[in-house]
Amino acid sequence: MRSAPQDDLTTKARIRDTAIRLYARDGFAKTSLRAIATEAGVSPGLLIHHFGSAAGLREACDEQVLGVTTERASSKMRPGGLKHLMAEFNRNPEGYTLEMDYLRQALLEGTATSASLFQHLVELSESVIRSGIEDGTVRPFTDIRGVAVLTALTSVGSLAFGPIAAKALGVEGDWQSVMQRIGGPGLELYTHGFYTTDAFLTAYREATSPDHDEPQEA
Amino acid sequence: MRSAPQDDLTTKARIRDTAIRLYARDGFAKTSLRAIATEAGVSPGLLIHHFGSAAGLREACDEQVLGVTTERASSKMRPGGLKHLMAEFNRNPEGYTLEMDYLRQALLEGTATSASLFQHLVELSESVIRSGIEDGTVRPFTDIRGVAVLTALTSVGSLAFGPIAAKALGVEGDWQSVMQRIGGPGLELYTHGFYTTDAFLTAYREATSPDHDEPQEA
DNA sequence: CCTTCCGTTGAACACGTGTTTAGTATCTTA
DNA sequence: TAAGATACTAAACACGTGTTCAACGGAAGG
Repeated sequence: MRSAPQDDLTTKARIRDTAIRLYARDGFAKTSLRAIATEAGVSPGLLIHHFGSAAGLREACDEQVLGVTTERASSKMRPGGLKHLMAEFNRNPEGYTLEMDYLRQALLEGTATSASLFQHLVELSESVIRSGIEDGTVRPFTDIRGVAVLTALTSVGSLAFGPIAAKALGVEGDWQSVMQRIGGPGLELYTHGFYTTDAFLTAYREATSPDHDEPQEA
Repeated sequence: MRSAPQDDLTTKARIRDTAIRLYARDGFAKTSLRAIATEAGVSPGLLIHHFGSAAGLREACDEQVLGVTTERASSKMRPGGLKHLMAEFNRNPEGYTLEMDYLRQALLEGTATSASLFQHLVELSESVIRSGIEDGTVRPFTDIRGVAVLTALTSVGSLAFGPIAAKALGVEGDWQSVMQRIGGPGLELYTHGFYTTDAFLTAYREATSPDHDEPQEA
């Protein structure tokens, strides 16, 4: 047996990396083994020999991308929470495009991987909200889980449909520019709200619990 | 030539409707002509005979779904704006699931259709925001287009990833239940905001325009 | 040196896809 | 009623896919 770390420059790793690149660029359904093999400069049979099957290759790519992403995220998260991560992302967005595009395609595909990914994002949002409520920077929402899911939906929506939104904004096709353009309005919305009145909210609350009148604040 | 309206009960229309159903349920890539033909009880060649090709069938389905959806939306929108539409949707969500699921798949597929769909949604959001600002119910945002794109992203995100979000919420798999669960938190967020302080917003504004200090309010 | 393993290739196979073609029944119309 | 168009089917075709298999080369090890 050879030592594991120096294995990462072999042909097998090169195949995996080209597969990740093509998957991230064109999606999983539209990327064939032959396309990957041609791009990597090897024969189609070699992919099967190294990864067993197309599903095995896909699994290896998932593991790689999720591995480096969660490792990066957790290492960057430890000191200063989410802000350091976002700051680092804003500093060099290009360093994360490959993994982000891959996750985007996985999300759009809608398999079990994307479900667990979303689940993790919701848990992360919920913990951020709870700690924010504790130190008083976040409003004490009645349905914390619901808010967490809503923010997670906004996040994955921006990731998944960033390229489409870019056209609507007139910026370049990258979703990074969309994120930067959306940041300001999002913060404004999250600070001051959208409506100027609470008429809609009270109307909604009255409509949803019509039988017994309950006080507005818990 | 026969009159157009009575054509809608022929085998051709039945094929189109089953295609829409299967496309909405399983997505476009995973739905073959043979599956549609079997489900409709006809031979595969008949689909080609009626629609010319698989792309032609897809086109007919797009036209049908977009047609009835925009017609419904505009007819329901005329009297009372968005609220009547949402109220009607809340009254019977099942009546819209087929078209919504179809649009969801089209969105996830990421073709030109979904781009124009998103574009329309952004325009709609922007007009709603502008009229809201005019009558004073919506905050006068500095970047209206950005807020419109953000809300549109939240909408399509909820539509596209509703089934996944349902699992995270523990409700049934339908995205309608997610919508109903998200409505309350969303309204709360849009009324009172997310943060209790404007510290993050001011910090962001100072960080994005570092060279010259500008007043906080325009 | 010989053998044995491992990475690698090229050709082939089985399968599912969209599409074509020939042929048959059914319906319309003069 | 006769003729012609139309609806429809069954079988086949061409193509792209994932996968298998026999073979070849070179490196490792006894």
